[in-house]
Amino acid sequence: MAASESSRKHHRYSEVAAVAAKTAALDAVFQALADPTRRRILADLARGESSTLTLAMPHRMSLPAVSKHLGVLERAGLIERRLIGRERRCRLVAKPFRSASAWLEFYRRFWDDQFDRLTDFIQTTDKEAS
Amino acid sequence: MAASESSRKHHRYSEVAAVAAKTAALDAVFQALADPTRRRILADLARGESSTLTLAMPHRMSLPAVSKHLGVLERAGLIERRLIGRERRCRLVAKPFRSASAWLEFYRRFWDDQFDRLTDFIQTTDKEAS
DNA sequence: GAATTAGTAAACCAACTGGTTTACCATATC
DNA sequence: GATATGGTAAACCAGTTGGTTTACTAATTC
Repeated sequence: MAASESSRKHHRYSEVAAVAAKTAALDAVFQALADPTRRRILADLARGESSTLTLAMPHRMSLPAVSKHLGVLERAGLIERRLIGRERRCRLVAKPFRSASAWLEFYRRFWDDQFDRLTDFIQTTDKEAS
Repeated sequence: MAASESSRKHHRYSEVAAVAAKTAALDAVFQALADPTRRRILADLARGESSTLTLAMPHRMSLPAVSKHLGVLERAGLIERRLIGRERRCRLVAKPFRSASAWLEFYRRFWDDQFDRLTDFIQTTDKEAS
């Protein structure tokens, strides 16, 4: 096998691996965002760094439950944590938000312009109603 | 109870209900997006309307499995379906994409400017490395 | 009208999720 | 150094998810 061929193959493999990695990352991010408790935690962290206990306060569930949610957010890369004394301080990490946003952005054309089927429907309905 | 008070109370209740509805809708949308098979289906639908069988072709799984994925997407409001003969034609619906994008948009400030902690970290690391 | 096509429905399964409680470990305070 | 604080770990549980197969229906084609 020629070196160029091998390298091409390797390149292709890397691409597949990279896409797979991105795909898995998106899985984790969207999965993490699909829970209201976790979205609330992120909203609270948007106001500044915070500890497990502080983040747990608004939620009517046990501390271990919130701790697990933080684990999910961390595994999705949406937060970072560091120990400060016996406290575990959390903060937002921007990158996965950016990735998710970029993915959604692709579908923007469906509501930016004439491709928006819902708008078509509403306009039709309005005409019929008036 | 005064009418204004009652109406205010009702208004407050409506707000809570509305937020709850939006929250549940976001749950469903992010949950639906958290699967690579479903994201691929959406990508295919972005190129135009398509039927269950056609959408199933790229996937190495049974037809009922794909049919279920379409059910998830429909329940999340991301697609609409209509019968054409014995075919079930699917198409994208823009609104939920818009909602999800709007939600993520709130976190944009974390990568638009100095709030991006990851950038800070990378810059620090680069300085240390050089 | 018989056979093929385009699906959905239902039953089943293993793995994962989101919660619980109980037990534990560091760190901080008295 | 005993006690209180801020958590995590582990075991457990019910419900959901993502897949399967088998069975069925309705529309189309021969």
